[in-house]
Amino acid sequence: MNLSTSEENYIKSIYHLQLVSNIVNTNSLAKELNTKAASVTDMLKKLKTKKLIQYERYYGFKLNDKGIQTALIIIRRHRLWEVFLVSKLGFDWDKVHIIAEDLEHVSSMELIKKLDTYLGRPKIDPHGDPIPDVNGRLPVIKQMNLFKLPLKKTGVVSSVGNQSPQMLEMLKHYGIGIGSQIKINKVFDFDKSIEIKLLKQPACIISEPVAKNIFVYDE
Amino acid sequence: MNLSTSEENYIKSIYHLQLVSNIVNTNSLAKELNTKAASVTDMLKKLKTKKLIQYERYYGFKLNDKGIQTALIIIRRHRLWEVFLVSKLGFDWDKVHIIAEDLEHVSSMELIKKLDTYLGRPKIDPHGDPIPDVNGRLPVIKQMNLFKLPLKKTGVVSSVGNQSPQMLEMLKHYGIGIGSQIKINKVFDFDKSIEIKLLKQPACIISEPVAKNIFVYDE
DNA sequence: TAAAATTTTTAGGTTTGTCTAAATTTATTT
DNA sequence: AAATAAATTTAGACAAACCTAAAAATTTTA
Repeated sequence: MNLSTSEENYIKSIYHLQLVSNIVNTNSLAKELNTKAASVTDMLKKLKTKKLIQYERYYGFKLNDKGIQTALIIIRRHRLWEVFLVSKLGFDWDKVHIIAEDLEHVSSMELIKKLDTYLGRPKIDPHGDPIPDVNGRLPVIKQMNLFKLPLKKTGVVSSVGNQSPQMLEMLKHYGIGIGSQIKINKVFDFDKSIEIKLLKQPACIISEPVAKNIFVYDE
Repeated sequence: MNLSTSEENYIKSIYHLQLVSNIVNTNSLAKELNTKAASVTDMLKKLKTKKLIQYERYYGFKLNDKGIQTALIIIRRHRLWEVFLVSKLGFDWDKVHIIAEDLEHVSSMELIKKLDTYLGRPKIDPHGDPIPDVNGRLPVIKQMNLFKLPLKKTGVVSSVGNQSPQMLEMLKHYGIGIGSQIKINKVFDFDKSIEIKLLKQPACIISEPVAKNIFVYDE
């Protein structure tokens, strides 16, 4: 099916929202897309006639199987381009999202297939998010919240939950990136802030909201 | 200035047409863009208010300096992506134009700068066309029509004039590509067809219209 | 040079995706 | 269970980019 850039953006946003809330409502999608509720309603009608979503007036909506499949293809394109931008062009990982937002809408199958091969069939993007395969299957990546990592045990940072520029800028400041080896020295019960230690860096303290968004492999 | 994909396509097409004819007319642009004359007129008004073209009703139009500069930036993006698709992703040179048509509208300056560096600051694209530099300057490439190549002298194919899929498909069939070493064995006066010889290939005959579109370096 | 043919523009309409403002429906209070 | 509040949808407009059909300007031809 041939989708417009706008339709693709709606599908992608619905996908992300329904990962959290199962059923999605108009206002939250409007907020996510920086648009108005009325515009969302218009698009929902269109996506329904294209059989990409389940939608009941005044109740809510979510992607059906075809919609999920479509979302995963778009996400695959996005994340492959992010890998390209970081690993080949040398972008910082906090700069690539906006550019990948444009590149992801170039829909040549052949292009994405060859890009994937060229990049060595990567399984995760520079933020640690899994890249769906050609068939839209997500690789399962076992990871845990940084809080669950036992004291003094080294973990490897695998992804970050919040990927706002603000968050990514801060992680860069701390020297935390995907693949960083990280250890918890101490948890301060007062505010749940934690002291962490990274290789070749002095220990530092991060707040609970930050720590909550860091995920690690256990090893 | 922020331009839409459509505006960029118009500017690019006007650029190509005015290389040949100095002043461009509505119908030829409509044909080039597979659209209707009325649509062209609409867009011309817009491009005029944006001060990218000189335009007089019923007379004709062409890009002004600002328009030419803009066109060269778009062409730079297009040709850099073509280099990427062929030299990094392994596409055949006759397959990349359509994909580059999409990629060229992704307008991040930083992206194109880094892509250029990554590709090694190429001066020509896979069709042998020169790539404008960051400032929109075209490298001068001295080449001549295959017909001007003296008999039995070896030349190097540097570009092709007609880049339709039909032409490119045929060149691929003959084994003619950018960089091919080529020699004229004989010119048949009857129809101006010529017998050519490429390295490691048997001699073959190409028609005048084909030969006219092949350009070579003298060496 | 007047008529015919061509080119170009205007007038008015369509689609996509957006908006505001008003009307509905659903949810929450009191 | 009304009344109020919030969320959602509809109605009607708008801009961009396109279209067809008709009008206007230019060019060609007889």
